[in-house]
Amino acid sequence: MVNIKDVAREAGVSVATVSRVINNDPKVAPATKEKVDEAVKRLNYQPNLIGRNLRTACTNKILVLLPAISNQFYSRIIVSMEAAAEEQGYDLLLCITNGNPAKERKYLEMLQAHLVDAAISLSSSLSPKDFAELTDGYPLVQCCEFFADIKTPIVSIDNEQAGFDSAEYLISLGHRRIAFFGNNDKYVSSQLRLNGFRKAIAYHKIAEEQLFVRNSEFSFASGRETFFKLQKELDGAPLPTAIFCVSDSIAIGVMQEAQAQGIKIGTELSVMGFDNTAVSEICFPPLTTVSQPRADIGSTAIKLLFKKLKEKRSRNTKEFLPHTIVTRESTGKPVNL
Amino acid sequence: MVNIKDVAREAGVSVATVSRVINNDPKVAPATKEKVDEAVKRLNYQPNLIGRNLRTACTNKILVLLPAISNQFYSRIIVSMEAAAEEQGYDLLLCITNGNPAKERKYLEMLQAHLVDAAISLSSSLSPKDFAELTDGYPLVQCCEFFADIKTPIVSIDNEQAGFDSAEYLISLGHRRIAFFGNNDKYVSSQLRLNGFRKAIAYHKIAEEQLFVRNSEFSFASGRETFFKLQKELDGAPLPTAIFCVSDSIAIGVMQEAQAQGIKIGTELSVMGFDNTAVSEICFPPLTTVSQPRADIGSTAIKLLFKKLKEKRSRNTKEFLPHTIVTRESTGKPVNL
DNA sequence: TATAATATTGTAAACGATTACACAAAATCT
DNA sequence: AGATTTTGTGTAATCGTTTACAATATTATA
Repeated sequence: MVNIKDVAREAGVSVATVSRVINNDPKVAPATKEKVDEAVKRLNYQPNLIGRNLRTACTNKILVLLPAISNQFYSRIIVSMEAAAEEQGYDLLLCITNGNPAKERKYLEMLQAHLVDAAISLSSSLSPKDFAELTDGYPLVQCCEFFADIKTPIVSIDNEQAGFDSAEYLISLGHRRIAFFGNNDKYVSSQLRLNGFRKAIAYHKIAEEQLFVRNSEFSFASGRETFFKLQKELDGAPLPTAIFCVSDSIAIGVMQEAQAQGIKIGTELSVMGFDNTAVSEICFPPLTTVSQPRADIGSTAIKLLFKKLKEKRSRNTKEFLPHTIVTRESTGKPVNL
Repeated sequence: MVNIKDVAREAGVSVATVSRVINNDPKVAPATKEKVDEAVKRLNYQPNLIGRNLRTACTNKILVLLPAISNQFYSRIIVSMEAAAEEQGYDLLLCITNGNPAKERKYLEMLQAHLVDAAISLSSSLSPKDFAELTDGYPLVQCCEFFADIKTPIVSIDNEQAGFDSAEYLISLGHRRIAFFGNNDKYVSSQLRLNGFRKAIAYHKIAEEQLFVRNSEFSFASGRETFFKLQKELDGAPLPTAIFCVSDSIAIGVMQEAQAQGIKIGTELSVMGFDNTAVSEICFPPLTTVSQPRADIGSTAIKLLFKKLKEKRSRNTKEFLPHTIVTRESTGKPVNL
C-alpha cells in the first residue's frame, strides 16, 4: 500500500510537505503543492486514517448503538442523526447489539479504544452499573431508552406522562377494564409508561383488578400470543375493553389475533399502540398510537453530543420532547356500556 | 488516558511484557502475568485499538453499506451476517448511504484508509465505474443488489428467474393484463425482474400493450400514488387485473389505494409483492410475495468475504440462492374472465 | 563446576501520519 | 549593503501498539 513516504519520494519533497498539502496548509508554495498533488494522483494515494487518527486522536466518527435493526421506530431517528452529524463533518457508525450484553460491551469498548470520538446509546442491555463504568468519562448521550441515574445527557420523551395520557384517553372513551401490554424487564420506557398508566387509573378511582398488566416482546407474533394467553387466563371472565401496547408491533399482533376470532376492533375491543410507525397507518383498522418526535429526538441527541464533545465538563442536559396521541380507528367507546 | 507505558511502569516491567500479557503470549512467567494483570486492573487500562491497528494493519471489522435502515428487507440479512462474522471474531459496522453517492464514497474510503478490513455492499448508488475504482483490490462482496461486471464475489437470487416465475404465476391464474411496478433506475434487481417478467409475457404470447410498466419508490405512499397515477393515465380503460410490485411496501400501498376506492383485492385486483417482509403477513389481505432466503444470503456473503480475505487471488464466486413464491390471499383468478 | 539449552524479559524499530522547531532563502526595511 | 522579517521546507519527535532480536536468568547436561 502506498504511504506518505512514497508520495514524498515521488514528489521530491519531505513527508512534512506532503502532509501539509493533504491538509491544505496555506503556507506551501503553489509550485510545491502542484508537484505533490500530481504525485498523489499518480500513485493514487489515500492517507491511512489509522495513522492519522493515532496522531490526532480524533476520528470524526460517532458510534450509534442500536438494539435491533428491525425495529422500525429507530429508522427515522437515525436518519435525522445522520443529517445533523453530517453538518459537523461527522459520520455515524451503527452497531447492532441484539440485546446481547457481551456484544454491547465490545462495541462500547470502541470508545475507550479511540476508534470513535463519541457514542449514542438507544437502548442498553447492560446493567446500569456496568454501563456507567464502561462509559464513564466518554462523550455519550442516551437516547430514547436510558438509565436515569447515570451522568450523561439524555434525550427522550416523558414516558410516564405518555402512559398517563394514554390511560386518560382510553378512560375518557369510557373504558374501565383495561390491559397494558409492555416489556418492563427490557425497557425502562415501558416501566415508566406503566407508572403513568397506573396513576391515571388510580386518579379515576378504577380498581386495580381492572388493570391487566402483561409482558410481551416487540413483535407481531408476541402480541398475538400475549392476547391469546390473556384470554386463556381470564377463562371466560370478560375481556378488557381496551388494550394499550407499548409498541405498534404488539398492538398489531393483538388486532390480528382478535380479528381472527371475529372480535371487532374499535368497537368490541379498542387497541392502542406506541411509536406511530409506518405500519400503524396501513394496518386494518388504522391504529391509534402515541407519536414521538423522532426527527427532533435524533437531531437533539447529536446536538447534546457535540456540546459534550466540545466542553467535557458541561452540564448533562436532559431533554424530554413532547409526544402526541394520534387517534385512528382502532379505538372507540366500549360497546357494552 | 492511560496507555501501555503507564501499565508497564505500574507493574515494573517493560511495555513488551505488558503487550505479551494482553495478547496471551504463552511465554510469560505466571508471576509476571499476575503483576501485569493487576496493574491493568488497577489503572483500568484498555488497549488503544488505533495504536494496535496501525501496527497490525488489521481491525477485525467489516463495513456493511446499507442504502437505508428503514428497509425491512435487510434486517434479517444483517442479523445473519452479524452471527456469521461473530464466529470468526469479526464485528460489523453498518453505514447508511441513503442513496447518496458522496456519502457512499466516503464510507468506502474507510476501506482504503484501513479503518476496516473488508466490506459488503448491499446496494450502491455510485456508477459502476466509480464503484469499481473505489473498491478495486479490496476484499468486498456485493450482496443482493450488484454490478454484474465488476470483479467481486456476489450473493443474490436469480432476479430474472424470479421475475419470470412471478409472471408465470399470475398468468397461470388467468391474468392477461398485468402491471409491473418497479424501480429500474435505482435497482438492478428491478431491471432483471422486469426482463424475466417480459420473457414470460412473450412466452405466453401476451401482447406488449397488455403489460404496464411503471416506476415507484419503495414506500407505501409511493405505491399508492403509482397506482393512482396509472388509473388516471388509463382514463377509463380497464385496469390491469394484476399488479406485480418489486417490493412489499409498494404492493401494500397499491392495496391501500385500491381498497380506499372499494376495489376488492384478490378478486377484482390481484396484487403481488416481493421480499416476504413481516408486514406482508399482517396486512389485509395477506400479501402474495416472493421470498428470498435472507438468512442464507447473509451468511453466504460473510462466507465469501472471508474466503476473499484469506486468499486475495481467489475466484470471485457468484452464488444465486433459490427464491420461492409465497401465495396468500392478495392474488386470485381474475373475476371478469 | 563449566557449558549448553531453555525460559523470560527488555530494547528498540517499526506502523503512517502530524507538527513543533530549526533553518535557509527570499523579501523588506534602514 | 546589512539587518530584519517573512516564507517555505525539512528534521525529527510523537501518538500507542507489536514484535524481531538481544540480553539475561534459569535450568539441565556433561
